Amino acid sequence: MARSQTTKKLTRIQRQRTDIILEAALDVFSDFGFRGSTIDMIAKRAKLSKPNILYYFDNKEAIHVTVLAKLLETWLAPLHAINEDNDPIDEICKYIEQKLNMARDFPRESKLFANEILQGAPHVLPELQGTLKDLVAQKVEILEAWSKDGKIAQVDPHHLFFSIWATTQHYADFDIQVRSVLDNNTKDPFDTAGPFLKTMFSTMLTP
Amino acid sequence: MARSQTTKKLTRIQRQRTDIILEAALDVFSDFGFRGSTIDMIAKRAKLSKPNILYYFDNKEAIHVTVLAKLLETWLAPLHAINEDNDPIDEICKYIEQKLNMARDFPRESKLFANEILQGAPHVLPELQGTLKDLVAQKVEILEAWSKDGKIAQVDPHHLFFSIWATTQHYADFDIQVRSVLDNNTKDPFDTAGPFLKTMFSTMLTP
DNA sequence: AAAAAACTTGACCGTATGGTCAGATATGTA
DNA sequence: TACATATCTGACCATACGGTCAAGTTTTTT
Repeated sequence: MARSQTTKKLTRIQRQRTDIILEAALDVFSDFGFRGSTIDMIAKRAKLSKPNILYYFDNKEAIHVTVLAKLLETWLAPLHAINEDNDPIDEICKYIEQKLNMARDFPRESKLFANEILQGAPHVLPELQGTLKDLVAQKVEILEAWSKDGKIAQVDPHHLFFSIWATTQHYADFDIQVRSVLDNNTKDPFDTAGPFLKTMFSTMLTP
Repeated sequence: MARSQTTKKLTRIQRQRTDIILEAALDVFSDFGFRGSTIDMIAKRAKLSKPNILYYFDNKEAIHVTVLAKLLETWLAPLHAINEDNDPIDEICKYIEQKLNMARDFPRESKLFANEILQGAPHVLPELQGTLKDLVAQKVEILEAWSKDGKIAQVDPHHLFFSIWATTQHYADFDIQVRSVLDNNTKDPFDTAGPFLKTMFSTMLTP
């Protein structure tokens, strides 16, 4: 009696298996997308039988939704951390660094998220229009305050966020393209991307 | 006798139908990805029967490959256009504008390409490592020459290209996220993105 | 006009996949 | 220990999908 659990109390095994399944699912979904992934693939990776997977999750979509929900939390954490009271340029640079580190350390999450958005965000649209929009609005206010106080140059705060997201996530999502274009003997792109991006955004934002 | 055509001469009908099929395929593939698309979907959109589609293309993958090949040409055109002899900042701004226009006017192409890269570029990896890499190398030389002559600031040319690609394509690929975050009553994001991006890159590149 | 070639399709096949189920096994509990 | 509950699985089902084929229709060629 685990499937479509309504009670809150989880057994030890439930917690273990659920974690294993979600980890395997993240692997598979980020590699093949939702439609390209099969429950059997997830089962194999999780070293569980297919019916066993379906004992813990109602269906394939339920797994996907759960993976996405978990991912979104992680994904928004750096944005939350932007603090009005610190030095503006430092805060933005810190944010860029954190986003870039996430692209490096959690490429599966980045790719899965990109995939979801590309398909029109069928599972997370409400989150985008709610949580994300509100959070961004809040941080946009901070940027506008900094702008008004002359602490940073006047730039469109929304587009600033879009650019930071785009440039940092690019190194995870388009990794294969980045590495194809670069010489094989050049350094890890992530190492040189950090200074480049920080320079770019600092230069633009310095009043 | 159209399937896996080896001769060059195409009949009127072959050209017509092939175009219709590729157009429908672009629609479908860009919406659902390769695995998420079915030949029936393409057939329906093209208003042809499934066997008829397979009369013109050997299989589903052949359609996909053809769509991608066509797309790549269009995709690289603006990069080709960068000219060493014009004003550097103007050239970069022109390139940004062209890439942004493509994101606006050919979002299906942008999304399909993004999808392909996300999945590890299974069908265009040789193109990336050949055509694209060579073309970029050539344009990188131009940037380095400009840099050396003091016409633009010293920045890593590869990362500059990555950033331009990332920021411009973002407005096509992540369109749903961009629009979710913005207020509904704000202007079309594409209109404000152009000036923002040109400012950002000009500021960084001005010596 | 007639033959040849190109084009089109309904019906069909094999496989992959999401999901079910009855029953077996392990785990916890009195 | 015995009972209950949770966990697990082989076998199975229905559907969707990629692809084939024989037979039909249309277009082009002679």
